[in-house]
Amino acid sequence: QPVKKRGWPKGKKRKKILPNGPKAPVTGYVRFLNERREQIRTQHPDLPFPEITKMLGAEWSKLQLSEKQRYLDEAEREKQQYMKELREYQQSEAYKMCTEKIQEKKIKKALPPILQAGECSDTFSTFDVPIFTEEFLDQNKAREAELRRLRKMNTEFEEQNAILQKHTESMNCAKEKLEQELAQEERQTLALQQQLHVHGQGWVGTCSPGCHLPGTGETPTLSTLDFYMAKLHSAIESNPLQHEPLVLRVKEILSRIAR
DNA sequence: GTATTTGTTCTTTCGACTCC
DNA sequence: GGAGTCGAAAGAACAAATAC
Repeated sequence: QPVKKRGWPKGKKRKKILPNGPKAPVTGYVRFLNERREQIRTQHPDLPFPEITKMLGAEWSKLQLSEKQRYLDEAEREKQQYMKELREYQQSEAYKMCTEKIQEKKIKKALPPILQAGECSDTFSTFDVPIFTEEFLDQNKAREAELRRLRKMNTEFEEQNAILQKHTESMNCAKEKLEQELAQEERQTLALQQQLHVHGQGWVGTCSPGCHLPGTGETPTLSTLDFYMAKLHSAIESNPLQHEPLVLRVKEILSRIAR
């Protein structure tokens, strides 16, 4: 039959039952340790802490009761003072709230599992946690951590937003510039078209009746003239060297018309 | 990414405390 | 009441968290 394990379960942390209450006094042995440790440390500055404690443990066990009594008496005095402070603390609001909380936990623990399920969230809102209790402080820590996380996220979003705004502004500038260039190009094209039209009319006007375009035999009009000039241009482009005399002749005629 | 702060571990001993 | 664990002390070393 397995032996039932007794005592404090290993790994389990003991919770402080009285948060913000008076600090418990040290024992007579710890008082002795603290006092003698200083002396040992002065004599042997290089001695490690565990070694000193070992020495003092042995020293304490060999100490006469009369010698120990001094430390035990001081510890007892401190204990009495602690008990007095504790009684005062037990009259305070913080202590009352704390004990209420403990009582609530005991009641919840005593309830059957079916009633324990789904507790808290509805009956014990996060805003109902008594102030200065351990739960209250834990909750505050969690909220602060969440706040820090949200602030960090907000900063990152603001940085991203600033970068995107700069990018948008730059894109808008480029768009405006392109629109301006396009408008200028359109104006130039229109001016060239008008100029071409004027020249075309001039050439048609200079042709005497019965005059025909070379190669096609067509009567020169604005549309036949356009077609003829395009054909002439492609012919020259196909072999500029061969048609060089022709180019010179065309230039001469154009300059004559322009005058 | 670096600097700073905070928390944990380690060591020893005995007394206090908690659980069964 | 016995058995087992915590807490107290110091401070270096290390890890983790946080701030900038």
